[in-house]
Amino acid sequence: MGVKEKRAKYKEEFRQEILDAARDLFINEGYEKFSLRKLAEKIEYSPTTIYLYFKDKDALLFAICEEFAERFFTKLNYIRSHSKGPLDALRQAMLYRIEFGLDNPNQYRVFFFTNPNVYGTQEDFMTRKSIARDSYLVFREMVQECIETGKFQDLGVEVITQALAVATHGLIAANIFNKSFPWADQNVLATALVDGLLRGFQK
Amino acid sequence: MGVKEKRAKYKEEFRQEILDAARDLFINEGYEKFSLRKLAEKIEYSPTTIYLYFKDKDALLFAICEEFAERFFTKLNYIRSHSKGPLDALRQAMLYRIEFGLDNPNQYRVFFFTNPNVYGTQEDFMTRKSIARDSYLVFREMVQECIETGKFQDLGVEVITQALAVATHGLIAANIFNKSFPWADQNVLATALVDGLLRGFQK
DNA sequence: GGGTTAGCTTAACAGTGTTAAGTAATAATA
DNA sequence: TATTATTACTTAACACTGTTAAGCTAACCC
Repeated sequence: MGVKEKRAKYKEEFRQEILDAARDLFINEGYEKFSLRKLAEKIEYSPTTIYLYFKDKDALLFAICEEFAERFFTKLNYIRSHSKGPLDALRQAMLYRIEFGLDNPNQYRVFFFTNPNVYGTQEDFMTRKSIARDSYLVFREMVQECIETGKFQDLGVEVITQALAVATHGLIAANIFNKSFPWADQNVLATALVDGLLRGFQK
Repeated sequence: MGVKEKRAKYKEEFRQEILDAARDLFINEGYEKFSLRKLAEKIEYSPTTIYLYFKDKDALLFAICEEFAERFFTKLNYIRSHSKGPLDALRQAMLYRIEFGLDNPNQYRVFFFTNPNVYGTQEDFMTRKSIARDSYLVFREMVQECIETGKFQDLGVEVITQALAVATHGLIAANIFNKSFPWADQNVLATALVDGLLRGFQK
């Protein structure tokens, strides 16, 4: 192995090392308390070193979250192919989305509650490949399949998909930001919401 | 009027002056770009002066948002008393909530997307009087009235209320944080979501 | 007129993300 | 082998943020 390749390998390893430490810090400390300077201290390098491996703070957080998004995408596809028909698949997918959001609040927050968003401008999102986009597309296909069974109302794929998406989104949002509220049992609330919605959109 | 009362009056006026300037800056610049130092520059006083009128930044933001919450609460009650029955009232209330959130994204954000929350701990929220709590209680009463007509499923007031709340909440959240997404027309989406939900929770 | 106090400011602390310049070690080249 | 060039990292600094302690000045009270 040439010297250049060896260096590239070490560089990649170090990048991963930073990423591991960052994920650890991020998950344990939470979104607000995570800082590059704390991360630098943890890995025992100067803060500026991080910039040699990641463009900026956002890029680092994004890298952390992509790992989780990939896990989500994988299971989403698994659920899709292991279910009793389109409606059950959609239902499972929605419940899983909620579960994922509640289990990974910090990552979910980076993805969906940062402003300006990590995904760039209005048009970018649907054209540039990303796991977030792909997840949406898969989710939409699942809705489409339900529509094709003829059991859904004729509201358009996009509208139904987005209505289902924002509703589950809201449950997760509430759980992330409004813990100081006497919420009903999360499982009961989640199933009530999902089943209520699916019921409401059927003929 | 005594000197002391005069001073108290001026003090109150100045507080309102700061609040007006803060609201202006906050609405125009948005949540992230709002800072006490910019506010200080705007009102042509030193940053520390603000602390003589507001405990801290949160208290100031909270004061801004309470004004808006009061407007919301007033109209919520108006809608309740000017509607064709409980179900229509609930529907109008949900649509108004969405409209309000979309029209006042920055204030909505302070109320619902700050962490730790301005409302204090778990138990505090329902015991301490606040417009946010009162709004929730009125909303819940409206759901209760719908249940009493016998048209709703037997899922419990709390669960239905919260399911409706988080769903509309999610639509607003998406609009605040994910503008870079090709959303369907907001009116279409809002009515589809609200009507779908209400339909799904009925018998 | 002298002491008290209200109202405001200056200076500073402890943070944040980020950039420019500098240094030491290592590799490539003459 | 000696010199140059590159790599990897650090130090110092900038421009911000919220917040606190100490100090100053002018008005009020006795």
